[in-house]
Amino acid sequence: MSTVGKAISLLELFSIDTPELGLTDIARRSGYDKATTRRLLVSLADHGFIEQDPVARLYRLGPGLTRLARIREARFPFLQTSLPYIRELAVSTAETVHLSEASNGSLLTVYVEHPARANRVNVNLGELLPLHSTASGIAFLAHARELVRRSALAQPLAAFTAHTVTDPALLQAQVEAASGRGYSVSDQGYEDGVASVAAAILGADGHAIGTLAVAAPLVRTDSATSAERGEAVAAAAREITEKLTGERYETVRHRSST
Amino acid sequence: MSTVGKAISLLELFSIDTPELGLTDIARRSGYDKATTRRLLVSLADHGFIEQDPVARLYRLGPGLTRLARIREARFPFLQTSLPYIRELAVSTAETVHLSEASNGSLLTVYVEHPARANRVNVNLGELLPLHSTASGIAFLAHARELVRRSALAQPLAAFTAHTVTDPALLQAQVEAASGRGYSVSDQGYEDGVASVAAAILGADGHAIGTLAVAAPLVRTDSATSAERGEAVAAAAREITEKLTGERYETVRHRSST
DNA sequence: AATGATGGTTCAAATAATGAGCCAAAAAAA
DNA sequence: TTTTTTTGGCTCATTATTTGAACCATCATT
Repeated sequence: MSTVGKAISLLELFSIDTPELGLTDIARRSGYDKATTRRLLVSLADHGFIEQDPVARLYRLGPGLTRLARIREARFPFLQTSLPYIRELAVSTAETVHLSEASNGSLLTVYVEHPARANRVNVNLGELLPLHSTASGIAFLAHARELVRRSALAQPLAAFTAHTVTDPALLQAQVEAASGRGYSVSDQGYEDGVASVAAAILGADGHAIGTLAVAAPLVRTDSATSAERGEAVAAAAREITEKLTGERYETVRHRSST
Repeated sequence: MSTVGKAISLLELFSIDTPELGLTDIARRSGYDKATTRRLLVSLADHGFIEQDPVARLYRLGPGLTRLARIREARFPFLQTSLPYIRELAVSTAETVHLSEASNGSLLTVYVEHPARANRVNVNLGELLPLHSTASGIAFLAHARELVRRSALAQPLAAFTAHTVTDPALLQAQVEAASGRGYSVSDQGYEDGVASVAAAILGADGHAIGTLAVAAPLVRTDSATSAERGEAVAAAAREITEKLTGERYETVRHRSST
């Protein structure tokens, strides 16, 4: 792997649950030598991507990331635009709502809102979602670039639960259904006992740039509530798309075929 | 420079004004070879730090940054906590308000709010502020770790304008004045015609982790307005500190001496 | 058709990264 | 207290990665 890749992989060891780590810990988790790890950390710290607690000597993600993220958001206000809709959905459905962004062939969870109830679906910020077994993934494929969709369907489809769709033809059907309906549905495709719906948010060229999803425990889901959530998610995704592109949803959507 | 440093320096070429760049452009601005530049970009893109517009082939900052920034913010909600206070200050002062964060011995501008008027002070997101010649820098030094303050005072003090304080003893006096008053004042120390006030935001250990500043054109500033802005900025910084640490400001503040 | 951009690629030479082993200091254990 | 273990940090000969001149393909302009 490139040195740059190694350095970045160190950053990816940090998460909501482990926001601070010691040198030895980082070295062990990354698999790199302690000296190498430290050198990489120092390089990252030089640019504010990592900072070290001066007293505990633990490392954590640095402010340089916040700065660059804001520059990106200024050009591409994906999260900012979506936030109010996520909040509204979280209130109206009282279930977990999460926003994902396409990032080199995967879906990256950029934001999550959990309901204040004991039995809920937990989605971790920063989690990578498989394209074939989540509502988000299917919604994304329904509006992905032809090439992306093909390669996703051609790959071996890992079974996460007994309900995961592993037959490419079935998956294709689900993707088409999502395309027609405006939202996708996943019944325990990724985790047992979880039912999700999702809709794609489109970029100016008509292809999906991310997805908005509602995930609920199966016990609170039947076909009526699922459809209700689906419609709500689809409506929100449509509005976000319009805000981002400044054009009517149908106009944007039909651009993907040209 | 380390390869990692080179890669990150590519990211730093992007700004609010130039959010998208072509390969040749990036190579020219960074000074690296085109092949090298591309290899670095690909490494960065592999981790979502850079993404390439599939049609225009321009590069821009990627969603991976947003994700990591959110992980940091979850642990360290500096920006999020400060935002409402910045907004309020922007309204009440009708001048430029900016928030900076300490990042390896420098102050990094993380957020800026500009007033909607023609004659205003422009501060760029992502800008690095010198410690000795800006209100932010002085406020920071007033609450910095002893070692940091010493080394800042020991360094040669560059003169940005005719008004920049370059005498260490005078600077020391300004820092002490800021410490006593609760906010710092800079009269054209960094740019001609600009008067600023700033206050430090403290971390749990009582040392400054960032600063909040109001910058205004000299023509709209006299000692009364300056004091008014100073008090406002100091009050906001105090409240942000309390929100972040969950303790009374005085308690936090006195911890820095132990 | 020629020109001058652009993005992207190759491979021997040059350079930077690597990691075993060392040190000092701080915790943890005796 | 003293001893042991663990931690962060550092060095330098070996090794693997990075580098960049030269190259190609494509597109827009002349």
